[in-house]
Amino acid sequence: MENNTRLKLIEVATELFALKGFAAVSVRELTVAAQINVSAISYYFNGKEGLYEAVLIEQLSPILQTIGEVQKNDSTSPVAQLTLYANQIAHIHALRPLISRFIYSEVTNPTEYGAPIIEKHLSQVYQFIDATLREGIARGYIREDLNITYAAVSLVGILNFYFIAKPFVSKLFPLPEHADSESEYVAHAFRIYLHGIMNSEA
Amino acid sequence: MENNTRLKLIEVATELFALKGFAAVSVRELTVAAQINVSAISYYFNGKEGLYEAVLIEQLSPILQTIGEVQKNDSTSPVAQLTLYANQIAHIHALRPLISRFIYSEVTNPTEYGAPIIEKHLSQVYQFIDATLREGIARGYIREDLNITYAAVSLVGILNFYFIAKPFVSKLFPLPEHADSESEYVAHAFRIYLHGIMNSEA
DNA sequence: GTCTATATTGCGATAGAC
DNA sequence: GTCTATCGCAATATAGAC
Repeated sequence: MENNTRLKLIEVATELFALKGFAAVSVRELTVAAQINVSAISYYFNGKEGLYEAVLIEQLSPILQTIGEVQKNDSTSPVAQLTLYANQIAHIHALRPLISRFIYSEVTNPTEYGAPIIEKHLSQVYQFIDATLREGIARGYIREDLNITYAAVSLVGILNFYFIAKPFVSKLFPLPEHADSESEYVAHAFRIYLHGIMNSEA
Repeated sequence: MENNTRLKLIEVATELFALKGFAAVSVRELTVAAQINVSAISYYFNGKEGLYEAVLIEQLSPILQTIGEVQKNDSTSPVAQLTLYANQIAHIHALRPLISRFIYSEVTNPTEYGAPIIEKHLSQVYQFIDATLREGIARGYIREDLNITYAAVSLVGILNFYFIAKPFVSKLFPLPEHADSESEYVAHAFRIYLHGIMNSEA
């Protein structure tokens, strides 16, 4: 296995960076956890920053893919597209359980290498939601008095907040721990949101 | 002015810790920005950690106060109480524009001194929302098929996410910059949420 | 591709003068 | 209460042997 070291390093770094943040993790800590040599970080990633960048890119990769898939279905109604998007959110968090750690960490305390990566990905998300809400209003499904930007932020907030709050809230309340609590939450939250923005109800 | 140094240190530390996170800020950086001497941090706060703790306590102070005030109005309806809470959220963010930075930063990457402070404050918030939602269901205002924990997380998420996303989203979309955009957002988001959880509508 | 050994820099904290 | 000077340590990075 030639690039085993590289993979092990990515794996360990993903967990440690997610848990403690970039600045709080030392290269020694990483190499001890990965049971490899210090110099491997420079050898494979050209330093700690390069390793972090690689982790971040790998973590965020499902986002653009997902938005692309949802946008292919632009023949369906805006409401169906938003529903599809919500389902994909649950899917992303199941695929990358630590993704929200990285995103929020970068949004609150941006690093110079992380900021452009995050920006590239999240702008795609906002543009999709913005356009879909506009179309929903134009077609009469969604209330006209919505401020689109606020409504877009509301949607991202209500769908994603759970995943950041989860380890914290589960200390206070016993949270459902079964396999698909992610999609259960997302379905629940999206129902509240959709109910809240729709013009009328069937 | 005897404790001017202390105040200046709190002020500068609040901004730098909010912007870069605890681990990424050095004591030298703080003392240069505050135009004071390195040793003042140990003298006043017994080190960098003590300074961070002091900043955190001061930042979070409006939370418990707010929850206390809202709970005094327990004679009004649960819906009115939730509305009051939403208004207080806007108020808190206006008072402490950086509070969400500290909270999210501690939730994603907890420090050993910050974690107990955050936990103490946020558990109060969740307990209040949980109890109020329960009462709203019992009195028939709110849909019975809500999962209370999910609905509580949804409320916190939809109300607060904006304040973390704001500096980021405003790069993508021009956000309203007028004096009271905080309460405008909160009112907007809360309307979506309330609309989404209510049993019927007047 | 992996190792040891080390260079270099910056960190947080404090002793002791004023 | 504020300063300078410095201690001791841990950080990242890399040169060079294997």
